[in-house]
Order: sequence, then C-alpha cells, then structure tokens
Amino acid sequence: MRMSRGVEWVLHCCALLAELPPGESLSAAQLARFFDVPHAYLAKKLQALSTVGVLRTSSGPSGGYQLGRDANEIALLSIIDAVEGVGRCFICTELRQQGPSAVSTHRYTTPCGIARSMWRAEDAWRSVLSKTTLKDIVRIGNVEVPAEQRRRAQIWLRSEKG
Amino acid sequence: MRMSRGVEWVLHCCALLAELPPGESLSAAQLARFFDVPHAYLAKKLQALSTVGVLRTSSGPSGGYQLGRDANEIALLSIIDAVEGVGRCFICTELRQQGPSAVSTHRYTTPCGIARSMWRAEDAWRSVLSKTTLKDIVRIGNVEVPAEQRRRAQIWLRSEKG
DNA sequence: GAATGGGTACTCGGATATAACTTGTCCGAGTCTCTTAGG
DNA sequence: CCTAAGAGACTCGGACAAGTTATATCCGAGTACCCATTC
Repeated sequence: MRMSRGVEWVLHCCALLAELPPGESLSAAQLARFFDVPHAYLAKKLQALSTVGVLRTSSGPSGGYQLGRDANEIALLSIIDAVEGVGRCFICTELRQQGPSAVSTHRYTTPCGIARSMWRAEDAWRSVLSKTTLKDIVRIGNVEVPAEQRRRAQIWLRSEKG
Repeated sequence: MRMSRGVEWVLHCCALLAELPPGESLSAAQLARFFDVPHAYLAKKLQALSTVGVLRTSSGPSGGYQLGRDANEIALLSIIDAVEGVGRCFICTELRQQGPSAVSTHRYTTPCGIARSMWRAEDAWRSVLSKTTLKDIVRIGNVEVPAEQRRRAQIWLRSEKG
C-alpha cells in the first residue's frame, strides 16, 4: 500500500498556491519548474483537483491554477481523494461467502467483521486528514521553512511574473 | 492507494486458524480451497507471515500453518506489515529541497511539514490496527457469523482431517 | 487618439505509450509418515 | 511383536511469467492578450 507520488506533488503545489497573493495564479508548467517534476504528468493531477473544485483554472496567457476556496476550507483529505480516488483502501470481496462453509447471501446482514475493523482504521486516518487544512500546512511552513528559502521563493515568483 | 487483495486473504486465513483447536494446523492448499483462492499465491503471502513469526509452519504430511502465538497477541497491524511491507504509505522525497528556492541540505532539520501531517494520519491508522487483535476478530465472528456457517465450517474441518 | 478585428501564443484537457508493481504460476529442497523388511 | 530403514508423498520456500495500475508523454481545443488596421 504505497501512496502515489503525485500526491506529494499536488500537496506541495497547493501549499505554494496558498501563499500566493489573492487573485494570482501559477500555470502547471511554472509549478513543475518550481518543484522540478514532469509538468505534463503534474498537470494531469492538478486537473483532477480542478474537477472537484479544490483548484480553479483560468486559460490563456497569464492563466493557470489558483485555490478554489479559502486555504482553511481545503482539507488534505479533499486533495488526496481527488488524486487517489475516493474508494476505500481495503476492499472486501465478501470472502466469507465463498468456499464450503458459505450460506445463502441474504443471511449476511452486517458487513464482514474483518472489513469493519479495517475500515475503522481507515476512518481514523481520514479523520485526521479531514481536520488538517492547507492553512495548517502554511502555518507550519511559516515557522519551520528557512527564511532564506522563503526569500528565494519570493524572488522566483517575481521573476515569473516579470 | 489500494490495499493488496492478499491482505484480505491472509486476514481471513488467520481468523480461521485462530479458531482451530490448539496444535492443529491447516496447509496452504486447504486454506486456499476453503476460501476458493489461488493456493500458490496465497502460500506466498502466508510465507511472509511465517517469516515474521505471526504464523508457525510445519512441513511434511499433516503439516501446514498455525498461529505463531496467542490470538490476543497478534495485532492486525503485524499481519498487514508482514504482507504489505513496513514502509510508510506516504513517501517524502524532500521536494522542498528541489527547484529554485532550495537552500543547502543541512538547513533542513525537521522533516517536511507536509510529510509530518500525512504521517500523523498514518499513525492514527496504525494505532487502531495495533489495538485490534485476532482475538477481537474471533469475538466479532462468534456473535455475527451465522450459526449454520459455523457448523458447516466445523464439518469441513473434520472432513479435511479425516 | 480610440476602437475593433484578427492573429498569436499561451493555457488546460483528454487520448496515447512506457514502466513498475501486483497478481498468478511453476518447480525444487526439505521433512514427516507410512510401509516393509528384518531381528 | 518390535524396531528400523527406506521409499513415497506432501509440505513450504523461492524463482519465473502475465495482467493491471501508476507513470510519463504527446497533441488538440479553447481563451486571453497583443498588435495592426481602421475610423
């Protein structure tokens, strides 16, 4: 169970977009250059985010991506669900209904106990991610990211806009 | 992020082994027949469990798998880690150290804030799974599994031993 | 000088190849059991 | 009748293919901007 690499990319992209002045946007190509990742594949992932409204797109020159709503309204879970799909990690194929001991289907009212246990763990995971927002990420960054890096990022953004 | 199908298989296998009379064992082939899954592939997964001590193997005729320790000492997390690998789901490639804003490596003391947020969610997931044991699964089964199915399973076990 | 029309260049979005991993299969080494021969 | 040796068959364990998903890429549709032309 490894998470897609694209998840890391879009999380960083969203964090960067969250620090952008209101109204400004960055194109997929610019984001790809900033993080040094293949831009076409990154665009495919960002596209998924715009579909669900986490990001908002604008076409044409000086277009690009910006946050679809306030940073404190965007939970990490929304981003991950958009990129990875909303399905559960653990899939129950009703194994208990196969083999020599199975009885008729309608006898199984509650979901499989194993599946419920696994899903309870997933719920805990999703709960944490739903409570963590982009705003939290930015707040952490404001404290921990080296000032030098923040300054360089600002310079880079200026040069892109120039 | 989808979990391997083999996880479901081995969880059901462990649950079945947990209800076996002490000292008895079931071979991979028998378990595969019981759940109607490819036995060679199942054996590959069970093998991983015996490596870490969750299961104990015995060779030769009337050999097979049995629990390596008491059912209440086997957490679901142990099983999943053995089958899926112990690595984290979210992998941080230190994206912040790439691109035009990166500064020298030694300036990054704490792990990336995004990674820490993701790992906090994983920890919640692992916490639930580490607190759920095979004994809990058996307990749930004793209440919820139809009596008819339990009876059939007993009959099947007898016929296999015969 | 202002407005308008068109061209251009940039954007996103979806369809298309490649790589990695999960899934599935096979065969070989080892071991317990059963049989059988001998004492 | 008991013991022991050997053959046999069953077990697990690791090496070997096929299908599916993630990764990476390309090209087309659409849009805003810029410039030239016209009024």
